[in-house]
Amino acid sequence: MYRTHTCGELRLEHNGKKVTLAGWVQRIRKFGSITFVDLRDRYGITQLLLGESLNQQLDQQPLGREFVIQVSGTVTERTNKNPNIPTGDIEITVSDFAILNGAKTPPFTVQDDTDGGDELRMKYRYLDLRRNIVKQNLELRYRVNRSARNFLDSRGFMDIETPFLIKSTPEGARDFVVPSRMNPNEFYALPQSPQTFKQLLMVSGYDRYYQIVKCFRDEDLRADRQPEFTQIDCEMSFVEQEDILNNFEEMLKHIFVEIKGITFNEPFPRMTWDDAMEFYGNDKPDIRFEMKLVNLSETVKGNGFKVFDEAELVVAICAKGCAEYTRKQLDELTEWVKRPQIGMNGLIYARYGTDGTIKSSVDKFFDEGKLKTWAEKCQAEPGDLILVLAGKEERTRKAMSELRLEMGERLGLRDKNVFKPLWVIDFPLFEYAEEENRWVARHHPFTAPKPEHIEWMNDLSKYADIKANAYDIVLNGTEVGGGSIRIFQRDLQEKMFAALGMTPEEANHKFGFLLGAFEYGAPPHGGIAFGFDRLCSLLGGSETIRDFIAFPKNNSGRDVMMDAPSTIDQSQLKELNISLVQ
RNA sequence: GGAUCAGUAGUUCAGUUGGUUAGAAUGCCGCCCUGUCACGGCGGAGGUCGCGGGUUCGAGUCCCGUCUGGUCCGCCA
Repeated sequence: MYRTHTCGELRLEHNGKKVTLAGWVQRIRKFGSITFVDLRDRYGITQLLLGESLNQQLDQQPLGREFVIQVSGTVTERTNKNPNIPTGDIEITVSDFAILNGAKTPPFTVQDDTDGGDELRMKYRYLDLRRNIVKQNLELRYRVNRSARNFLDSRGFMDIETPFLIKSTPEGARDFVVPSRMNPNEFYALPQSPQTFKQLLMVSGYDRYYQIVKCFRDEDLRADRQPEFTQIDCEMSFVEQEDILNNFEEMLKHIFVEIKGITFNEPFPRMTWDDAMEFYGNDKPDIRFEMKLVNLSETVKGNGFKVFDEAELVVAICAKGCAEYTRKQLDELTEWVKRPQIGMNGLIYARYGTDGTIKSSVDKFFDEGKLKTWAEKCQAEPGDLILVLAGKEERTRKAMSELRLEMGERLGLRDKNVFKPLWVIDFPLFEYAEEENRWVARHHPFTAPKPEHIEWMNDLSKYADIKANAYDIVLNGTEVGGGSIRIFQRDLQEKMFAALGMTPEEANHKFGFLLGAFEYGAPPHGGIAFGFDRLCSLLGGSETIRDFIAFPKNNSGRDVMMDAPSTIDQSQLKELNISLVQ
């Protein structure tokens, strides 16, 4: 035994006890003939006191930061207590110490307020993980994991593993691909999700399945997107949409109580996709604040203002209490919407002064009476600021959605300690892909249309209107989960594949196993998958999921610690029957 | 594929209009210190200014290219 206790557990009640501890040297404070050492492990920090005789040993065997040492001694009440740490009432009066392993001076300080930048911390991630802050994030992740498992287990869900080496399917995201040595010139794909497997498990009668599982998508990354990420993947048989929403709403409530101590007494609000787009310009509205989008197209057209008259959409938001924004602030907002990522040509504003007068940047075209109708439409009151964007419908709506979020941010309306979940329901089944010149599945090709819309699948002109039994769970403007009721009949599934432009032969080649399974008694079923990393980052109050992953990849999909991906030997390539195009 | 920000001591950063020997803090090393806990005091070492090219009498500073990292758009559910 290297230790009798951890560095986090000794208290005053242990006073006088002989103990042995082992851990890392956090900090050394030397005072001539005595030395204090802070000893750290996963559980905490305990102060060591090395007296006069040991000090001489220190001269022979100097300690440094991050040395691994073992000490024996007596738990002693401190004369000067430190109220800032749990073990602050005691220290270990050391009688013996041994250096188990030395350490080079680390490239950054291993402490909460580290001096290390992101790049360095990622390269030395094993040192970064020693830091409290990072450790707390991983602990949170583990607790969320346990909480979800416990809930699902209590509801009779069964964890079943599904394979990672599967068949590549061109629908959806780009696949990561793995060559097969035993089957030259053929490739596996890593799963984008266990979607088809969990459906097959439903066919097999495992009517409540879950898995906390890695998924892989070879697309460009973001702060909240990694090439490999984790889902809480769930599927149920003999359920309707309502059953799934209720069950998993309860799961989230369970997690919130356990992890954050937050109780949601009311059901989560629900919003149709149509409403989300109209009032928030976005399929994942942040409903921590209102500031809804107001369509002014009909109100403002025909006043000789070209920008409005030629626009597909004129849309406004009302920023409460912002009438006093200075010209400089407004100019800055204008520059903000003109950034290439937003892509607007300009921003129109109207200040509704506290004295009741309205002044706009387009007074030339709109007198005060007309501006008053703007204000009415926007439910603006004296003291508010109306911001207006105009242009092509899709881009303008999107830009206004961004502007709304930006204004919410500036007004401090997006408190990360406030949690506002929202179900977005009734998603469209299809979406038109301009570049491919065809209809694609908005969710995925196994999503069932609403029963009353099934017959529209015979009418191309109705495709845009077909709604699906598909739903997303949105938390504070972030999509943390999504799912659907699935198709479980072969003929409807075939119809769906055909709608997506697949010939029967193609459909059979790609998904024959699923179509086949549907012929042997497939039950009605549906499910949902949660983005586990995102859920953890939201609960932990961070924007980046990397903080909640032990060994994450950077923006370019590289692991900078082990330096992956990398080239492989010619012999490996040969074995795989692969030659490189240089 | 595109936009944008950053790259200077081990680390985090400052560096004026292009001008003498590139600074600070922290870390590191040495000496002093018996109650610290971000200990303190004194002293010291430490630089390919990411890389390549250009403009100039002169470049950390300006220009072009390139690499690396962050954020975003496209992409992705």
